[in-house]
Amino acid sequence: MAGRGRPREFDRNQALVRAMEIFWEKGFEGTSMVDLTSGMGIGAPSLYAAFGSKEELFRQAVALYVATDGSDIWGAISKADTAYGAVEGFLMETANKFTRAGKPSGCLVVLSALHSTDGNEALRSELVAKRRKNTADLAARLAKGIETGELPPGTDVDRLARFYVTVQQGMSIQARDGADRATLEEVARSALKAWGPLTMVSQGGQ
Amino acid sequence: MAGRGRPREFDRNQALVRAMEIFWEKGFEGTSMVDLTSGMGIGAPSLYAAFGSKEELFRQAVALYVATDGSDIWGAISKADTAYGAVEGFLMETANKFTRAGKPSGCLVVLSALHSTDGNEALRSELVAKRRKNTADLAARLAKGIETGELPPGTDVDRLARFYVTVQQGMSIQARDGADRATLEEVARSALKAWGPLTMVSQGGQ
DNA sequence: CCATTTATGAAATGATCGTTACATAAATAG
DNA sequence: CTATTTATGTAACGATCATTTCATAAATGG
Repeated sequence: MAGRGRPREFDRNQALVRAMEIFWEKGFEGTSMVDLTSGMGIGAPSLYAAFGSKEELFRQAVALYVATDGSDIWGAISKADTAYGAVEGFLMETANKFTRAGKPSGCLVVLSALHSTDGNEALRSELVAKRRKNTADLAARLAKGIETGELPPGTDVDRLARFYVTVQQGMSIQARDGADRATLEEVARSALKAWGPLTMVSQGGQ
Repeated sequence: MAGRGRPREFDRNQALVRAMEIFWEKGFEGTSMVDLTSGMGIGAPSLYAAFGSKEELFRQAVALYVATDGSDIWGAISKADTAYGAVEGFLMETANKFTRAGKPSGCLVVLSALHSTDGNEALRSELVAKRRKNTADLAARLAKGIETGELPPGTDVDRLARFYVTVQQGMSIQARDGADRATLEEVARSALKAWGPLTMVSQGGQ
C-alpha cells in the first residue's frame, strides 16, 4: 500500500464528513462547489480526484449518513425485543438525531431531492428507493411481531410501518422548522398512542 | 381603467397558475427563469414587468396556492362542527389535494425552501411562519373543542395540533414518493386512531 | 397625426455554475 | 541521480444563472 505519487494533504474521511454536513444543511442543488471546496478546505481538483464529481460526492455523503446517523436510527428497530419497542426506539432515536446542536436538523435522506429538476432523476430515485427500503425493513420487523404472538394475525404491518414512517418524515420538517428534541419526543409519544388501536384487527372508530 | 400603453398579450392569472405549478414541481431553487418563461409562454421582460422578479413571482405563487388548495385543506378545520371532524376533514382533504392527477404531489408550502442556502433566509422564514400559523390555527380550533365540552379541560391542544400537522407534513413526502390517495387516506385514518388516547387527560401507555 | 405609455422579442449583461488544463510540488521506483 | 506517479493551486473553460438594455409594436390622450 501507501501509493506512489505525492501524498494527499487532507484527510479523506474528515473531508467527507464536512461535505455530508454541507449537503445536509443546504441540499444537493443548494450546495455549490465553492461551498464544498471552502468547507472541506481543499481545491476543486483535489475534490474531483478523491470523489469523482459533485454528484458522486453526494452519493458518498449519503452513504456515510446512512452508515452513521441512519444506522443509529434504523438500527434501533432491530435492537428492540418487541415490535412496539422497535417503533418506540426508532422514533425516540429520531428525535435525538434530528435535533443535535451543531448538526443540521432533520434527515439528509428525507430532505434531499424532494423536487424533480432537470438532471436529478438518478439521485432522486436512489433516495426514494432508500426510503422505501427503510419502510419495508420496519414492516418486516413488525411482521416478526405477528410470529411471536405480540401482534394479532392479520395485522396490516405495511400500513403500520407506513404510518410510523410518515410521522418520522414529518419530524424532519418539524426539526427544520425549529422543533427541539423534547418537542419531537412528544410527537413520537403521540404517534405511539395509536399503537393500541392500530394493532387490534378491524376495530374501528374515534 | 384599461391602461394606456400596449395591452398585455397574456393572461396574468393563467400565467401565475402555470408558475405556481412549476415552482410546486421543481422548487424555488430548482426552477430556472427558462423553466418559467417557457412554461408560462412569455418572455423574461414580460415576467419582470408583471411580477417583479423570480422571488416575487414565487411569493405570488405561494399566495395563490394558499388561496386555493391551501384554503381547501385548512378551511376544512373551520367547516367541521367538531374538533375531531376538523382534524379528520383536514387530513382527508390533504389526501385528496396531495395526489391529484396532472398536479404536482404534496404541498407547495411544506416542500419549498426546506434548506438554508445563500439568499433564501427571507423566503424560508416566510414559509416557516406560514406553517407555524397553520399549526396555531388548528390548535385554536381544538381549543374550541374544550369550550364545547367535546374535549376534557386540560387537553394539550398544542401537542395535539403539532402531532397532526407533523403527520400531514409527512404525507407531503409520502405523496412525493408516489403514495396515492387511498394510501394517504389510510395514513390519515391511522393517525386518527390516536385521537381517543390523545384526548384523555394523562392516561398513558401502550 | 403626434406624443406618451406600456408590452414584447431578441440579445446582451455580469455573475456563478460544475468541471478541467496546466504548471508545479512531493512522493516512490529504479 | 532520473523517471514516474500522484496531488495541489491557479486559472481558465463553456454553460447556465437571474436580470436588464434596446429597438420595436400596440395601445390611449390630446
